Amino acid sequence: MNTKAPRSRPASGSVTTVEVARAAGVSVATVSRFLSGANPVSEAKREAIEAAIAQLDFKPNLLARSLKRGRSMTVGVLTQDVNSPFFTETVLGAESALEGTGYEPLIASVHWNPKQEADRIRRLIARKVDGVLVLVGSLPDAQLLRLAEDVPIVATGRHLRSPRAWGLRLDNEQGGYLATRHLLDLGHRQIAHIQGQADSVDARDRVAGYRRALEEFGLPYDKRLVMQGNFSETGGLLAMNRLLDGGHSFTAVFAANDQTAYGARLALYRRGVRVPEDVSLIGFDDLPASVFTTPPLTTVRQPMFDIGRLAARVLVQLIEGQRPEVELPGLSLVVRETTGRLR
Amino acid sequence: MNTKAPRSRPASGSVTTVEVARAAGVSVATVSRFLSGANPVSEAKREAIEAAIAQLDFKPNLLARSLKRGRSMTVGVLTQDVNSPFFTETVLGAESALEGTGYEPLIASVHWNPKQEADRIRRLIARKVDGVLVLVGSLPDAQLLRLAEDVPIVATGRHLRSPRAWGLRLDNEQGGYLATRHLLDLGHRQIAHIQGQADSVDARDRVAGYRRALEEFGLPYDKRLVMQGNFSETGGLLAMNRLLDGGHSFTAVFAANDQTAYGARLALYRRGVRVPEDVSLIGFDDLPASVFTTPPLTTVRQPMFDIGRLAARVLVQLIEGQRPEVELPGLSLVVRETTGRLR
DNA sequence: CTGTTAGCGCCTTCAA
DNA sequence: TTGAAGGCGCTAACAG
Repeated sequence: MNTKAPRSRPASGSVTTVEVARAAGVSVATVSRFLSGANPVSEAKREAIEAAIAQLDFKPNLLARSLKRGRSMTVGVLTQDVNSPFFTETVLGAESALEGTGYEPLIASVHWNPKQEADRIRRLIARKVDGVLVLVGSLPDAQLLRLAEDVPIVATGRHLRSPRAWGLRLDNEQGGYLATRHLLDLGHRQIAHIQGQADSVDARDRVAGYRRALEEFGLPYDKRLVMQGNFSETGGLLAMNRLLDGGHSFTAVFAANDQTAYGARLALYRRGVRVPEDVSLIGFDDLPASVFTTPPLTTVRQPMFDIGRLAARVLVQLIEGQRPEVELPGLSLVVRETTGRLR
Repeated sequence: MNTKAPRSRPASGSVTTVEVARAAGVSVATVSRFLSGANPVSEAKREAIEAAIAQLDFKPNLLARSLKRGRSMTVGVLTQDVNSPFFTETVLGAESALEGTGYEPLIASVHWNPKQEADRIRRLIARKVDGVLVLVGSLPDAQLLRLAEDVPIVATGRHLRSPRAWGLRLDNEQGGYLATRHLLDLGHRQIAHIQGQADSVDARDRVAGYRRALEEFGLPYDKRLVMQGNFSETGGLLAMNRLLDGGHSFTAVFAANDQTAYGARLALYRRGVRVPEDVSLIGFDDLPASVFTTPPLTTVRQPMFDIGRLAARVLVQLIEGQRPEVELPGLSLVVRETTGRLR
């Protein structure tokens, strides 16, 4: 009822270039030239067209334009979990890098479901996105490479280097080393570890770094101090309980990520174990929330925003046929208040 | 280089229905019928087409289909901040409701920037999304209504009721009342409040609920116990510091949202004030993280996932020309461990 | 059941 | 500088 069409817009659908052309007394070609801005249009016609556009409230149909041009000026951003700061920071970075490039991000989220992921990427491609940014993703490299035949793909969290597909992966082993080394430097010698998802390369790399640091100090790898987690708070809580019940003493814990650390921290709180007085705790990721936990969490910072920026930049370069040049940012230790010197 | 086109795909671009038709020895119309599945196709031709599609690795161009059909089977989801669980929970809900409807969500995020928001919505419309879901948003109702002339819009966090635009708004006043009432029931009489963003209706409504509960107990509204926050952790931390420095005693604090409560909790921790032994603390939202704070946060639950589901359902109904029927979920108190009886 | 034929709205030669 | 004309890839009548 209150769909009062502004001015003389035809009730049917939306205004087209044909109507603008008619109203302005020019040909559609001229309208199109005006819109693209590339080719010259005489002053008089320009004004007439501008007036017609304003009067008819014309908005170009981007679908038609994309179909014709063969490119949509969009890129698909595939995230695993819109709900995890880890991913959303990356999305933010990607958005900021895309700003001003003319490419518009279209975000889609799947939930660690490889089938769904492949499906979504295919649909994005079918919608003619000019590129796809995959945040981590659960697809095997081979499949990603195959999808990249249709459209350039940049993926975070993996190594990949082909003309149409790039991977951006941080050195997780080094991160695990950094975390463990920090605890060692504080004097800790009984350092437990709560691992991430069993099948995750990140999880394995972080353990490897943990082991390297231990070895460096001539300490044995004691598997009774290594518990399986799954990168979630609940996993951290459960693992910490097992650690506490295991009867093998430890003075510090390296959690595979911040969320795991949050859960572990709660388990400790419930048992009345003080952090960092009784046990030191370090995470991995540096989620925004880690600044505000009590006490604020010491952790290894992953520059996800920067990764997102970088990934988007590389993607645009791939799309435009340039060879990307990439300098990967590093991981760094962020010392806050959950770790302390062993008394 | 390694773009080894699978099978005999023409190097130029992607495979079209015409090529499939030729390869299968049928007309394009038949291919189209096969694709839509609506009209019947003979067994023999079906098989031929299937073979051709597989052999050529044909994928329909959704852009062309949308252009022709006049609808894209997509809906735009506009979120303010991909980084806030408050929004992402809603996105998750919307996604789950869209599953199986045939509509695909295209997520776009703006950052509390009304101009950018209007712009993004317009671009979404130009891409011919069939509907738009605005999560909260910072646009005035009037402008949203104007945009709704082009496409059905559902918005959360506001009241709206027109044939093309619906708003879904929870009763924040009631939530504020619930929170405060809980503290009162525990025996607290000196209850501070850290407000949300000054210009936010939500913030005002929550304060109103706070006042109503106070009045109900014959307690005066003491503005010295009400501090300005901004819905962020930092805001909460700062406000709590001011409260602590103000010299007006209080035994409980109602924070305008969970993030504010996190900040406030840290401020308390820094001063050595115990929660809940010395001061009770209650939040608003029930973010996923609130389960794992130390101690776990008592709060008022906003069923954001449900809201997202509902909003998406309403949007689909609007798109399909049905009159939506809506039963808004309510807010509820979630008692955890940051509130305690006044000793 | 199937093929022919117009377009959807826009852009881009090609001539003028 | 401008207009006419032919598609981009797909679908939806309309005749068979």
